[in-house]
Order: sequence, then C-alpha cells, then structure tokens
Amino acid sequence: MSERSLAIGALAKATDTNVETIRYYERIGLLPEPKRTSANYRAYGQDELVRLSFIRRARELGFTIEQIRALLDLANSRDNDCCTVDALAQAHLAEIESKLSDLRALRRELRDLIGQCQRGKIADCQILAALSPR
Amino acid sequence: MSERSLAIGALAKATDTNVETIRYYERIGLLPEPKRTSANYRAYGQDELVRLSFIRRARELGFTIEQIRALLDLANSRDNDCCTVDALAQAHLAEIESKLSDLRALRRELRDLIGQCQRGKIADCQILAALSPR
DNA sequence: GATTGACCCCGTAGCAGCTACAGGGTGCAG
DNA sequence: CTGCACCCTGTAGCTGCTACGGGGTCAATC
Repeated sequence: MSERSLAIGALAKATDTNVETIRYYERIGLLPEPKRTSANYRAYGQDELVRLSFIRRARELGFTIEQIRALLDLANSRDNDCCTVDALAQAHLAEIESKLSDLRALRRELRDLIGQCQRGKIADCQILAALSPR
Repeated sequence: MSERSLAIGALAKATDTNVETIRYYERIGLLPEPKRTSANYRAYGQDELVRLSFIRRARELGFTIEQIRALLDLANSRDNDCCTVDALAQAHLAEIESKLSDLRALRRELRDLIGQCQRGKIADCQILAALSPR
C-alpha cells in the first residue's frame, strides 16, 4: 500500500472498527467506494479516515445509521444554519431520556422481585410467582 | 372453537400479544405445539395461556428469550432451590445497571454537545466539530 | 346456497447493525 | 518457494419480532 493510503485493515485499526463493519458501511452507502490498487485492494485516504472516525464517534453516542447519514449530509451543506443539527441532537437526547426512565422503572421492578427471594425451594419461589399471572 | 379452548387470535388478545409473535414463539420452541382442530386451527388451553402470560411479563421486564427459557425450565424443577432463579434475576439487574450508567454517560456527552449550539452556520457548528476527529 | 368478512394456515423475507463464515487471490519475509 | 497474514466477494447468521403473499375456513346475512 502506498505512503499516503491505508489498506482496509490499517483503517480498521486506526478507527477501532471491524474490517467487516467497514465493508458493511460501504455496502449501505455510509462510506463511499474507495479507490482500488491494481490487486483490487481498497485504498483509503485521509478523507475516509476522517469520515469513518466521525461515524464511529456518532455511533458511540448512540446515533442510528440514518441519523448519522443526516448529520453527514448536513455537514456538507456548510451554508445552512445549524439548527437542524441541534434539533437532531435534541431529538436523540429525548430518546435517551425516555430509555433511561424505562430502565429505571424496570430496575425498580426487578429489585422488588429480588428482594423477595427467601432462598427456599422453587415451588415457593416468589420471583417466579411474581412473574406468573395472578 | 370449543368452550374450553382458544384460537390463536383469542390467545393473542388475552395476552396482548401479536398473533405472529405467538407463532414465532412456537417456531423457536418457547411455546409447545398446541392441539389442532379438524380444520388445522391451533387450539390453546389454560396451560398455554399461563405460559404465554409468564413469557410476556418476563419480556416486559427485559429478560431475553434465552433467559426466559431458563426460567421456565427452572420453574419445572420444583424441588431445586431457587438460588438459580435469584441469580438469573441478579444478573439481569446487573445488566440493567450497566446500561443505565452507559446511558447516563451518553446523556452527559450529548448535553455538553447541545450546550454548544450557537445557532450559527454549519461551517461553525460546534456539535459537528465535537463529533469530528481532532 | 352464495357471498361477504373476519379469522386461520404456511412460508418467506424484512428490520438494525453488525459478525462470521467459505472459498478464493495477493504480498512479503525467511 | 513456502508459509502466513492480509485482502477479495458473497452469503448467512444473530435478536425479537413484524409483514407480506397466497391460500383455506367459518358464521352470518341476503
């Protein structure tokens, strides 16, 4: 691979991404098809490194692929104002808040369940009883 | 359908489950294959109603299918002590705790991001900048 | 008795976001 | 020149459903 380009494995290492995942992103059009070497190996440049890093970071923050697609589109229309970006982030934050409260409710129910364990026999298990219909 | 048995649609209604989901549970062996009427319709009894209610309740509490399979197996060995049930529930609780703290971290990062929006042009968008590699 | 509509059957494919093969080709070090 | 690490494509798998397409059945109404 030439001085200024990365093979898929190197790109993978640099972005802490699975090789298969990179090919997957290409297949779904999230990453552009890169140049190829004479041996048909993918040859990535700095642009792709930057783009993939962005994608991975956004994934870490829990943005979906479609949200990321939108963010990347927005990032390219540099004259627009950034309210749309803010709105996307806000919407995502709202989703997270709602997941958080679901999980908190769930935790409470589970804690209640577990609190009832008296280390007896299955036949008397309060956890199973609590799960069973009344 | 006879007096004491339910068609799949009735079972679905009674347990607030999608008909397709019931057939899916049967396919993966979570529900047993029920008797059939002469017209080859599934005919469910009380046992299946109870079992499916249990499954749905456990799903609501976020147990995976495999965890539920284990719980159902345990429930059938009524002489064992119920520490295993407790352990399963504890493990599930631990997973929830860890998801909760991931989500809280994520929320903080997103809030920080959003706090930086100055309603300017995309070219100066701090949110996009924060997502981009350094 | 024919028609309508709501129900049932089966099998398969789709969703997200990867991951993991199988069955090959390439590049380089010893 | 042999071995190994890497690369290629294409397809199937994962979880937990959901949604079809193309049929059969049942009960009521006309």
